[in-house]
Amino acid sequence: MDPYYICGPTASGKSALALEMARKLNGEIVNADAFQLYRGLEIVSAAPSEEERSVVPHHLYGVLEPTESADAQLYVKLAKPVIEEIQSRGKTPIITGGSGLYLKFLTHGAAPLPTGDAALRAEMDARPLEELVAELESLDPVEASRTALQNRRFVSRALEICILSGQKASDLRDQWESKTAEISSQLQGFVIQRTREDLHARIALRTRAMLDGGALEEVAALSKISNNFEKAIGFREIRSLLAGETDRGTCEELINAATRQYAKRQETWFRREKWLEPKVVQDFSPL
RNA sequence: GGCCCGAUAGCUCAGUCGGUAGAGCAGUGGAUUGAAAAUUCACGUGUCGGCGGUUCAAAUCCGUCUCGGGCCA
Repeated sequence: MDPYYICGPTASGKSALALEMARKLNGEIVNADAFQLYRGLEIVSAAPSEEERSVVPHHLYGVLEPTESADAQLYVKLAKPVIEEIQSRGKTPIITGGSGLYLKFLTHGAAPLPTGDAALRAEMDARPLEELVAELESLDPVEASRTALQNRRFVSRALEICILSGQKASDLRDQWESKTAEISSQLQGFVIQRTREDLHARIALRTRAMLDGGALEEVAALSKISNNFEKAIGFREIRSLLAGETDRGTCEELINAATRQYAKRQETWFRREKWLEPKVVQDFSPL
């Protein structure tokens, strides 16, 4: 059976819908969330509960050690065999998650680009942005002209591709662009849509439940063994709560705000994936 | 009861010598092919607490009232 995709912003109810679809389509669930891949971050990343996992087989949850680092390429490498294995048993893979880039790689494939290099990145991070921009402009003016030059990440990545491959990033990326045209029409899936009011209410409920449900202990334990989760929403705020730098109320509101902003970015991303069928939900229901 | 300080965007606040107001945060929209829960761009009209007064002109000066906070009784 062809895979079925369930996307949507954080706290929109993807897990619940995935379970429903799994039952309907005789399926098994495959994670497409960057942080739910990690072991030990279950509470902060709002991974599916034990009960949910016992109903239907769930794959790719908690499969990475906290010290490992993931990227879109690695995700595809992990997901492809799992999906094929599910299909080989005559079941439908239900791919569920909110990491737009990871999903994009899975559905549309990767451009033939070199993998990121930690040492090179560290070196570039130490240089002024203007210098990186100037170097990119001289190595690959075409790529420079279509890159947001204020965005350090994007500039470094484009430069990294040129340096590592010895070719122009623009040429390599164009190769992928040309292959992507027909793929979308063969994909199927939902993107969950809720009103902002509804979504914000659900986010607030979830944050509260997270803080009451062991998130502090989780962050305390994790911060001893890895500094991989600085960018995880909730992690940094809770760590500063544990350090006594903020109070519980402020921590909760900071997590809510960061989560709302993330949800908005996800909506922007999925809006562009025209192949996703909108699934309008409005229930204010608890998680 | 008396005196002092405050009241400006959803929130925290700035606003020089009077020339009808602007930052941060929040919010909204966008970008986004190996860091993506990341990174990044754009968007600022609001009875300047109310009512009077002075002035060509008041958020700004004067009077008064209301609501906070503080000090003295």
